[in-house]
Amino acid sequence: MNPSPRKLEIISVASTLFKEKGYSAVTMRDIAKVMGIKAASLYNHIQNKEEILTFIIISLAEEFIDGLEKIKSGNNDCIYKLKQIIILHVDISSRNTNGMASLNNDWMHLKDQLNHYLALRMEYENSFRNIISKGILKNEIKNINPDIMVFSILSTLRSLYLWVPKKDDMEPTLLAANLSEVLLKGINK
Amino acid sequence: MNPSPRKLEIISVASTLFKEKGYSAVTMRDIAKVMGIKAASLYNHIQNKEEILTFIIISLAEEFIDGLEKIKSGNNDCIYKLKQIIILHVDISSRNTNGMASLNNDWMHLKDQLNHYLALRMEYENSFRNIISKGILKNEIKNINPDIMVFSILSTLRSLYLWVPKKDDMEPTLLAANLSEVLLKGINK
DNA sequence: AACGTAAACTAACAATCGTTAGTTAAAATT
DNA sequence: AATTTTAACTAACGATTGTTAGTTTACGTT
Repeated sequence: MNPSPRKLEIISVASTLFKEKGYSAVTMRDIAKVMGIKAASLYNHIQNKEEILTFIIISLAEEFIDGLEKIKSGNNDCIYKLKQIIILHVDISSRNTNGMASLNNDWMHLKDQLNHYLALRMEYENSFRNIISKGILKNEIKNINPDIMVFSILSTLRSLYLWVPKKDDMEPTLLAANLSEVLLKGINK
Repeated sequence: MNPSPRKLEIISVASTLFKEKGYSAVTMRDIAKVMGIKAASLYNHIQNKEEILTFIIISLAEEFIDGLEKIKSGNNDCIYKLKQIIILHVDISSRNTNGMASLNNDWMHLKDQLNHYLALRMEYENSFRNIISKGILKNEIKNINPDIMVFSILSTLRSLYLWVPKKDDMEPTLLAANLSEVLLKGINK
């Protein structure tokens, strides 16, 4: 069954607070206060605190997996695929600046779904690395340790949630274009 | 007065736990258990939980400020300064993989020293941006929005603490050299 | 008008939190 | 040898935590 509008409202409020203070520092009473209700009333809509975190993280992780799946399946060169990955991150991060904080910093507090999350993350990183490695073989990408390249690019993309809100005047497409230039070709003239 | 060895031991244990679960999720009893003593005994060495966090964060932040100050004062071109910044981050992050987690993720739980920390961070980012901007003027660096370049490079450098422990076989100097190549000149061949 | 449901409420639970007070035993200093 | 200091301990504190039980209120449906 789909989450009710009220449930989504709670999740949205929670993710805002989770971004500000982290999952552990946010109490059910904090969430309730912003909602304008009592903490006990939250339980008419959600099972427990963990369910909120799980929803935020897993739905985002699956959105990334689905996006990468489409990019992989395309018959394009590696540089083009990397540009599409950058667009994917800018897009998801711009629409979920709060939730991305939990995806990055609060995943270790998952319980039931922790292993599922870890599997999705490993799958994502492996696919990313495969694209880089293939690019090296096809002479599109420099022959440097692929792990370093994956780490470097992914670190920047994972931090977008912190940066996008400060630059909400900037078009996502322009941001993605500039990022592609910097990440793929560097800053040195 | 300098921190006693025992106090530094507590701070070291605490920073390990803070990296694993975040500051808020770590209890004084957690720290005590790893130390092999009772929670109340911790207070023979520290004032309170917050003092531990403050020490971890402020001493690291000041180490970065000091390092950047020396780099700025040198009479070198911008690209060289950026390479030195990369070395600075690799060095500090390699020696403090645990503390860097708190510097990145737990700073909002500071109280007395929160404003001090925020001032140091702003100072650091401004200096970083100035180096980039000067590089653009001197035609050493591409004429792209400097904020994007600062964000991109700094995001990667700030994530080093997560990545270095997984690659502890890799020489810091080699890591810094590879990172310089990727961050400054990109991955595209 | 009667009923059922959704969503709020009050009150309280056991568990855990950071921290303090007072005590004890060993080590260092006089 | 006597004394002080250090660093551990037990016990407990008031506050806060996530959560449950039972109740009330309003609203849509019969």
